[in-house]
Amino acid sequence: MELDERKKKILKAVIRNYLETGEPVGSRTISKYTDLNLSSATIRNEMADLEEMGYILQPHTSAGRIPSDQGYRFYVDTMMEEKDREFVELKEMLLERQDKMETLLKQVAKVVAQNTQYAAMISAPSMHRNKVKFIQLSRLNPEQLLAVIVVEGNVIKNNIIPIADEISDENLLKLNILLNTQLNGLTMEEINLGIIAALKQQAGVHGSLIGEVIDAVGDAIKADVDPEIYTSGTNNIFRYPELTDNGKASELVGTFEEKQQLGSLIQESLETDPGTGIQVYIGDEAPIKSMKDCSVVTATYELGEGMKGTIGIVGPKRMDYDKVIGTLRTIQSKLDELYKKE
Amino acid sequence: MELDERKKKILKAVIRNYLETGEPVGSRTISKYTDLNLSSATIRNEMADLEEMGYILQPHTSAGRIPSDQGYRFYVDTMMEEKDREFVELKEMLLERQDKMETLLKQVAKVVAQNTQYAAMISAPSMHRNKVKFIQLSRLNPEQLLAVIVVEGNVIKNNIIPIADEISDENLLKLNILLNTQLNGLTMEEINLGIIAALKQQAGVHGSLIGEVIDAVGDAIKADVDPEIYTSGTNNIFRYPELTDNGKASELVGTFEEKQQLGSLIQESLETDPGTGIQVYIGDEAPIKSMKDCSVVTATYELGEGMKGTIGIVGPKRMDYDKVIGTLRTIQSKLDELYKKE
DNA sequence: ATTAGCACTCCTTCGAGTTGAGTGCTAACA
DNA sequence: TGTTAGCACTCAACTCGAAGGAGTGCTAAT
Repeated sequence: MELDERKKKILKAVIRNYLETGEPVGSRTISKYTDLNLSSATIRNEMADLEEMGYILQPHTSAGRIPSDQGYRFYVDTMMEEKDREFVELKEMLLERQDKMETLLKQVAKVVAQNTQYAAMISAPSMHRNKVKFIQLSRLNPEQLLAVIVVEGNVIKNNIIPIADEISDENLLKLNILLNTQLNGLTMEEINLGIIAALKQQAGVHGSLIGEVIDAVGDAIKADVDPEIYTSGTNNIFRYPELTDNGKASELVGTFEEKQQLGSLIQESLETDPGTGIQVYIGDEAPIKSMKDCSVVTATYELGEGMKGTIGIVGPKRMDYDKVIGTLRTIQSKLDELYKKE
Repeated sequence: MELDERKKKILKAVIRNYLETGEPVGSRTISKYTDLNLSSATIRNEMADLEEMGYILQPHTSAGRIPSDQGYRFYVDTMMEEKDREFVELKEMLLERQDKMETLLKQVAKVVAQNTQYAAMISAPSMHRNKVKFIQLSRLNPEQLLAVIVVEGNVIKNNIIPIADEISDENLLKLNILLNTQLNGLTMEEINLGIIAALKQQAGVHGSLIGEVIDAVGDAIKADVDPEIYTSGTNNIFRYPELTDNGKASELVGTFEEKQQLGSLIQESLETDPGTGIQVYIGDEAPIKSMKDCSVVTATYELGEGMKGTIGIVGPKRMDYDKVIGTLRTIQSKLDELYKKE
């Protein structure tokens, strides 16, 4: 059986109504709510069909209907109408340029959480594709060197390197020149691929000491494989009883604190991005089991060449998809503008 | 009326029992639980006295007694017996030296939360008293300088400084020498006190440009006024219904996510540290209103000269104070050892 | 001073009864 | 043939009262 126009209208009405109220929707409500001018009895027949087809279901025999995961999926795929969101605060916040990436991300998460009333998370952009701009080794004291590496996007990495023997000014200078000529302009991804080993060979002479230092620089560059994740509005989940009943809240709060699990979700979202940059996971579709009663909407953002990160919104399945997606689109373009302005 | 020996014993028994079970304690239980060999009727008389004196209270007329805040306070102040805690994991974790302070702190928080089954937080040590060891300005490109500042304890701060006009190699070198000779060995606290202004005067010649740079370096040093706070085991609060009823969980989770509020608690704890390094806040005694049904135990730790931070444990009023304080003492000394080993 | 005994309180649990929203089905209607 | 009115039925949610039981306070005896 196919969904005819009328069934679609009814399904849409059921979902819309349920998103608003969170209560099972009865036939009488639909009969009045829509412009179909049908009696509740007719609606009941149609709803029975919709149930049979798997789009809606009844919590119990004498209750109204609520959307099934399949119903939500259909809604998100074919019936949604993005709401344009304008929020002034964000504009203002982003206009006063944040020098620290961290501060910026935290603020974005906060604004998103406040605007949507759901829980928000944001991952720092991964830097794998970013090029090394500047490397400098300095002597802190006879036993320690300080390595400073600046990467495109003005991200700075530091590493203190303990050294066994003292190093001469001359050698330090040589090493600086070597590192800069060899590594500048390469991406971290490329550097990971064995360039370090090649460099060590090339340095030859002072074997072990130089080797140590080069290794340490390599480590500093490679660090940050799993990017930082910031969250905000975790307590928004308490607005939705279906997420808080029966100890579910505990699991969710735990998931939000253990950034590691969120990382897998963000990874998944980056990998399967179909090009629109926005993805919706309904219930079990998300790879995190504690979110089986949630929907997750993720958006990939880009802060210039290769610096991709993900924003995620976690809420109940009956979240306001239209609004959430609108919000995320707005944020995406705002972050885009931000980079261009630099 | 004074607390005689017998009343103390009974009070202790009531509290101990309540800590274990979380249920109001009746006279019959006490009569069997203690070695006083008194009938329940006698206990009842004593308990009536204790209630009048404010140490215990009844949830309702025909229920047993539970400790009041005053009762807990008395227990903590005079009757507690610290339990020695040995946890192997921590030892192992700390033995493999963490190079990153952040990683270390996160792990400590996690271990504490897992061991106590309460929520844990830890603040990064404040660096106000730490001396500047090394300052370096480098030219990233014609419009940007990079300032790197290393502070005692091997904490590194960076700042990218945009400059209006190019700066000559010569001037950059002069500036480096100036900054190092003037600021090295001073604490950040001292630097805040107007040394920056004096420096600007002294530089004189190139007025505005140099001024800009010096200001930026000063900013970098002054940043981090409110130190980072890490939390773990927030979801442990769900183990205790008295913290989860009536939407209290939402508030608490919010507080734990908004690190800012926790900061005030940590501040308070640092300021009023009586010397033992450990403090207990029962109910309203903590300066955070969402914690009015909680007890908070804080411990000041020291990672060497002047680098003081705070660990906090948040749980229900009926927390196992003995165990918690034992745990914190152990952590304190472990962190202390750690520093000495460096 | 201590204790046994007893009446009393009040939370908790359970089941029965009531209510009301909503359904499915049938029969009538356009 | 699609739509609708009507009606019996279902079931969660709520209310109410009775029973149970833990624990108290008081009194009188030891």
